[in-house]
Parts: sequence; C-alpha cells; structure tokens
Amino acid sequence: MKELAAKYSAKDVEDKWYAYWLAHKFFHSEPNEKEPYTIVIPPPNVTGILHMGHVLNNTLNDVLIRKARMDGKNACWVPGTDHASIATESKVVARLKEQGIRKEDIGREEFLRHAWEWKEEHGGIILQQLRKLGCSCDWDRTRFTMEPALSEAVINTFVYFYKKGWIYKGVRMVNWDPEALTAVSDDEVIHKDTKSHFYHLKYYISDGAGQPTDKFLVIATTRPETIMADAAICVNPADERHHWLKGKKVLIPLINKEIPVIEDDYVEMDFGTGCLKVTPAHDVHDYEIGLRHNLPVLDIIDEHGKLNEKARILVGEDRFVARKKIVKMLEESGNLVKTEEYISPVGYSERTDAVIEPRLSAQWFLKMDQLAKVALETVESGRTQFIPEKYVNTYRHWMENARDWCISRQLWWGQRIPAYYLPDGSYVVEATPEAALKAAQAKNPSLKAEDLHQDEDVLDTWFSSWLWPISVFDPQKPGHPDHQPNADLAYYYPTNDLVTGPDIIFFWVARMIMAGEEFMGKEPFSNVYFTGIVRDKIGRKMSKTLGNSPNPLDLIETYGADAVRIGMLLCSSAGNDIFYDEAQIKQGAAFCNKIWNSYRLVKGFAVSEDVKQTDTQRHGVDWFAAKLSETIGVVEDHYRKFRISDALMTIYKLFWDDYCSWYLETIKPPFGQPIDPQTYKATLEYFEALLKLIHPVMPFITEELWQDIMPRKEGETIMYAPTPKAEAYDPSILEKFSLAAEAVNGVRAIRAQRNLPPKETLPLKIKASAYPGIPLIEKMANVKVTLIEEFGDTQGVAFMVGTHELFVTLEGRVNVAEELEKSRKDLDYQQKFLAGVRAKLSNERFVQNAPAAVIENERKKEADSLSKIKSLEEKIAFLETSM
RNA sequence: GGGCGGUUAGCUCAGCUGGUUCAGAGCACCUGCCUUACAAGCAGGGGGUCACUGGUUCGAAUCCAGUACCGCCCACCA
Repeated sequence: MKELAAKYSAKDVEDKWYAYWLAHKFFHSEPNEKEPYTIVIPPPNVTGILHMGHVLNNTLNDVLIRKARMDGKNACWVPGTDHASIATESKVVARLKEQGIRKEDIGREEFLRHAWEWKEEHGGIILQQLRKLGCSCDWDRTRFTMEPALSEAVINTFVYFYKKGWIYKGVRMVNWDPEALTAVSDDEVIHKDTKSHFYHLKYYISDGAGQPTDKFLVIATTRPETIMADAAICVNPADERHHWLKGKKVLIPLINKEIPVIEDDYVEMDFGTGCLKVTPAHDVHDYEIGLRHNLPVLDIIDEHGKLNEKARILVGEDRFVARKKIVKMLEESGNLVKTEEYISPVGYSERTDAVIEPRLSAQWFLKMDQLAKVALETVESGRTQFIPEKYVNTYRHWMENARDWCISRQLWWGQRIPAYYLPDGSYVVEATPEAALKAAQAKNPSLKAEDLHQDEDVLDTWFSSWLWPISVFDPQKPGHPDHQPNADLAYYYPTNDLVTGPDIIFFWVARMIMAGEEFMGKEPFSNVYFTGIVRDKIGRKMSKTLGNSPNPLDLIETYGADAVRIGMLLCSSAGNDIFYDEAQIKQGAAFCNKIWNSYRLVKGFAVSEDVKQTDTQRHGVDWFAAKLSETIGVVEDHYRKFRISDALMTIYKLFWDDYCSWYLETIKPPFGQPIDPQTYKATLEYFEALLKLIHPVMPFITEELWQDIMPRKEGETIMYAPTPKAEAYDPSILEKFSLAAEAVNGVRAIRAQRNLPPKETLPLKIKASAYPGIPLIEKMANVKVTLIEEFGDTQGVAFMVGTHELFVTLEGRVNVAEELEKSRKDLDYQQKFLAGVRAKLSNERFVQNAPAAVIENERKKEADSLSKIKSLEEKIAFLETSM
C-alpha cells in the first residue's frame, strides 16, 4: 500500500480478504493435538434470507470463534441449514398455488420434487450472506438437516426411542392448524387475548320423548357453532342450583338432539352460568370429561376448519362464518338469552397465524418425563451454564411441566415416519423398508413389500435439529448410544458455546440437551448465550409487514461489514433486547475510519536514526505499555463473562482515547520532522496489538492494515496471530500519567472557558517540589511549567489536581470579580463537604462499626478537604486585595 | 391466573459480595476550533431526588417489604 486514502473504504477490502481466507482454508479445522473450541451454528431455515437477528447472532458467534482461534485453540464453527418443515412446505405450496397447482393433485413424489427444486434454488443463499458478514465458518463442514446422512440419523433416533418404548401413537386432542393442515406442538401455539363474545344459550329440558318442555337451563359459550357436537351438559355436583337437573336430558337447540346432563367437579360454579356444554371433539377439557363419562365423540369440523355433514346444519361453512350465522339462527329461534363482550385467550399458529382448532387425531408422541428430568439436571448442576442466568428459571419451569412431545406433522417436507402398516392395521417400526418387511413377515410370512404402507406423516423439524451438535460430526451416533464416536465427534463434542435467541430455548436448546445426554451421556455445550430480540428504535419487533427491518446486505454495502458488526454489538448485552438504530452502525463506520487514519499517521512518520527519543516520548511509550496490559486484563475478564459489548467498548476507548488522543499526540514529532526508531517501533507494535485485540470484532479492516504494517508472506493472516497478552506493569506509571493528564485537562479547560488561543504558550505554575510528566504537560497543553513554593501576588487562574495546586498566570486578563465568585462557590462546596465528612467521623457508631479502611479513607478526605479549603481561603484573600 | 426479569442522563445500558469524591459509559445535545492522520475529526461543557413508599444499617442506586408501570415465559374457566 503506497498511498492511503483519507477515508476507509470497506468495499475495496472485504471481498478481497474473505477470498484470501477461503483460499487458504483458514476457517477449516481438523482434529489435532490442540484444545478444541467448537460452535455449531443455529441452523437458519434453508430458504431463509438474512435478517438483523441473524446478523446479531452470527456476529457474536464469529467474535467468539475468532477470539478462540487467536487464543491458540483449534476453533471449529460448523455451519448449516435447517429444512424447516412447515415454513418451507408452505412456501412451496404457495408457489405451486400461483401456478394453479394443488399439492394433493400432484401427489407426494411430485411435490417433493418441487420442494427440492425450491431448496436448490433458494437453499444456501443465507450461507452466502453470512460470508459477507465475515463469518469464519468451516464451510467444508456445511450440513443440512435433511441431507441423507442426517435424515438417516433422525430415522434411527425414531426407531431407537420407539423400541425403548418412549414413542407411542395415540389419538389425542392436538393443536390443529387448519391453514397448514397439520398438527403443531404446544410450543408452536401462541395465545393471544382476543375479543370475542360470550353467548348465553337456552337448552330446553326434554320431555323424555325428544320434545322440549317449558323448563330450560342456560349455558354460556364462546363457540356456538359447536353446539351440534355437544355430548352432554355438565354441572358441578356441589352446585345446589342445578340439583333439579340431575338425570334430566336436554335438547340441543336448532337440531333438537337429546343429550344428558352429567356432573363433574371440573365445572366452576361461579363461572358463566355454572352449566357447561361438553363438546368432546372440539375442546381439550371437554374431551377429558368425555372420557371420564364415556361420552360419544362427534367431530363436526373438518381439517379446513369447515363444518362437515355431521353438523347437520351449516354444512360446508367456515367455523367463523358458521358462528355468525348460528347466532342469528339462535336468536330467531329464541334460544339466545344474551350476548356479552368477552376477551379470552385464543391459540394461534406460530407459522400461519391461523386460529388453532383443537382436533382429535392420531399422532406420534415422544415421552418427555425421563428426558426432561435428565436435561434439567444438566443445567441445574451447572454443567451447562445459561447466560444470562435468569433463563435457568424459565428452563426449570418448562422442564418440570414438560408434556409429551407431538412429533408427527401432516406434511411431506421432512423425514417420513418409519412406521409401516400391515393390511391388518397393525404396524412395525423399522429404519428401512427392508427391515420393516422382515419385521412384518415375522408376524405374517405371506406379506410382500407392496402390502406395507408407510405412515404418511413426517417428523417435526425439531426432531432433527435436536441432534445437530452430534449429527453434524457423526450422523451414525444418534439412535445408537453404543456406537463408537468417530474421530470428529470424539474431538469436537461437547461443543463449547451456543449462541441463540431465548425464543427457542424449549424448541431447540432444551431438546439438544436431552438428545446430548441420551446419546452421548454428556451435555452438548458448556455455555448457552441467549441474545435478545432485535427491535427497531421504538421497540417493535422487526417484521416484514411493518417494513421496519433493514436489509443487512444493504447496510454492509453502505457501511461495511465491520461497521455493521460493531453497530450490532455496541448495544447488545446478553439477554437484553436490542434496539436497532442505524446511528450505531454509523458509529462503527466512524471507528473504522478512526483506525484507518491513525494508521495513516503512524505509517506516514519518517524515521531517522539521527533523532533521539525525547523524555516525553519515552514517557508516552512506557505509559502505553502499562495501559495496554491493564486494558487487556479488563477485556479478557469481559470475554470470560460473555460481556461482549463491554469488551468491545473497552477496546474502542483504548484505541480511540488512549492510543489516538493521548499516546499518538504525545509521541507525534513536530510537523515535518522525523521520529526516532525506538519510538516508531513501539508505536507500530502497539498498533499491531490493538489490531489483534479488535480483530474478532472487526475482521476485515484489521486484516487489511495488519497485512500492510510489514511485508507478510502468502498464507500469513491476523486470524492466527496470537491474542496480545497482558504483561506485568508498574501501576505507578499509570498514576503518574494520569496526574500529568489531569494537569493538561485543567489547562485546556481554562483555555476553552476563556477563549485563549491554543497557539499561545501559557505559563503554568505548580506548587510542588516535583510533579510527574512535566515535558508531556508542556507539549500537550502548550504551557511552560515552573515549580514554585508560593504563587506570590500574580494574577491568574488556579485549579487542583488531587491535592496539588496548579496556577495559570494570566496577567491582566483575569476578571477578578468572576474568579472571586467562583472561588467562594468552591469554598462553600468544600466546607459543606468537610462538614459531611466530619459528621461521619464524629459519629461514634460509624467509627466503631465501619472497617478500618473506610475510616482511614474518611480521614484522608478530611485532610484533603482541609488543605483545599486552606488554599481557597488564601486565594480569596489575595483576590480581595487585588480588587 | 401463575412464574421470572426490569425501572439509573434525551436514548441504549454499566454499576460484582452495602463504604474510595459513586452517581458512570457510549451515543445524542451545547460551545469553540477547517491545529498539515481523521469535520466520520479535535478540545471543552451542560444534563440524573438511581420509579414510588416504608424498613434494616453508623452508612442504601446496591439489602428487605409493599405500590405503580414495563417486558418476557407458562396457562385454552367454557
């Protein structure tokens, strides 16, 4: 690099270095004798595109992995994508719909062909986008949850649990998504308070022959369209108001169907009317009551959420249309007593936002009790730590109440459940059709392959991603606890850190822990860092419909990847939602520019053997060495505690304030003059150390400049430069420097307040026999320092650094009245402060109870204050005489 | 309805087991500077009753209790 531009241009360097890193396989890891450091990526949806949440998450991952790499560990970041069953399938369905094709018409095979096509077209775009961000994933290890080996792992796992007796098929009330036409798990249902109505309906008592009498009871319901499926009316046996109903039968309005009145504790007496209509097919609790009382189940709503012929009326109507219509009909028939406004929690599908319909269907379940128990222990024992810790509570609560996991989905995109049905309706579960046939023939030797029919459902996506930390290394392992782990798995497992959002703590994190414990007997990661959710400036979630989500690639294009990374990290403490603001990215870009320009300065120094290092320069060099070591200690501590944004801010200030504003200004030779070799060498070394420190956060600009500091060989990279280590240093160096710096600040403040030109050298008197860093003060503050015993009777402005008194003489330019007023104010403050300290010291109980160090400190405060008061009084006296 | 977390400067947040002059940082803001690395900059500056109330203590932003508001998780009183 010959001429450095005045501004840093990210565009010119990012692609270049990323290509260089790839060409040299710097991201690739193989097991070796070094300590491994492993991260598996939270696999994004295969057809997804990069959003701000990904940027946050993957920036954090990349910072951790790059840091570990520079710390000398064998760092491996495994990337990949998730097939995302529902999300992908619904996208493919939508696309086919545009072409006028319905998936039912083309059949499974053909549909899957389209889906794979779609995956080939869109799959992996997001991984390309991660490259733009600078992510140092081991791309050779890229995995996909539905690639053959990983699918096999999923199937094996299913067979394993089935044979263990933990997977069972059962008819259950499931959360049915009438839009996606599949069952979803409890966790995929979002309850939202929704305005609805509470309809009070009259049910007339039957005369025993199916005719209404004039007596009736009143029930309250939010779902009048389901009355045709009522199997009973239920009252609490303790409810005296309803004792007269015992043994009676009532008639369902409109269809006049006779149903019994039953009694069950479940009914709350003081809710609604105390009479509950029991509709076993369309409500979970009602289903359970139905089981207890042996009630018939009548399912009147089809998979699309429309009333079927069993409803007898309103057949073919959508459930919500039917609701409106039936209310009208009930009103006309006189059965509607009243309608109340009512807000109740309604379940919505996480994916499609359709209102969930409780629906009875045959589904596959995985028992959770044992798995959850073990996985809870993993976290409670601290073998896996959550950052921040507060999520342990959430986790515990869920684990203690985990319900069996509904793992079947009525979809095609995914791993098909390896259950094979025999003509007699029984089934066998085996990993392959061949094995299934064998198992079937054991039951019935005459069976042939074509007699078997595989279950139509696929498995929940999470049933594959829970294996991720294992299967990416050794897909043979899941489902085979006795299988000897291959070399990769043995080396990389357990992984170190997982960075993910708290929204998938149950979906994914908890289940990975379960699978890890079950198949490996060991937790899948040591630490889980939960990020916050990225929100916009005013706190709204980023969403497509709101249009408040910027395209990260545009931002990278505009500001550079390093700037975007800084922008995301600046305000992201673990577990806190982060409020995205483009201003932060601008701040990142400004920092890039600052680094760039500091390098321009350093690189522009002419070095001459004939020049000797000055005292000031030596002072600066010694000081920064100490400062650097001190700060590295702080940074390491932040990293250990996963306080990434604090680590970043600490380095940011070290670079900007300490290195640029203090150090460089201190050692900078006069304009046009060369610098001595000793100082130059130190300056470059410090610069390089800073680059290394900040590299995990800003990979591109640091590589660009590191490569330019000195000639590097092909194949060298800052990526593998060791993290700078803190050296032992003398803390008094820092103390002395800060005394000097405070003197400089004091003079600068006086200059600024009084509008004194920076070019004018001012006389600075210090009342002391010695003061540290006088040459430095003279250079930085543009003053001429004299050490004196008394100020004498010259005019000027005094200030204090600690207990030292300093004085800028400004003969004839001092507004005595103003100075006097200011000094009196200071004196007043000091006297009050002293009074406070003395009150403390004269408090017997304080002196008795407080630790010695604290008392000692109060004494020192008292002494300091007294000395300040003394000099203020002297000053005031002097000023008064010169009025 | 149950649980968890939060409330500190205009904004986003630090402040670990109570005690250094503890009330902080970054950004934003104000003032003055085109000082030959950087105006994406330099120097200086203002700004907070630490949500509220009470308690514990010699001493509370920090510990305890209550109140208010905010957020998250869990939970289908039909």
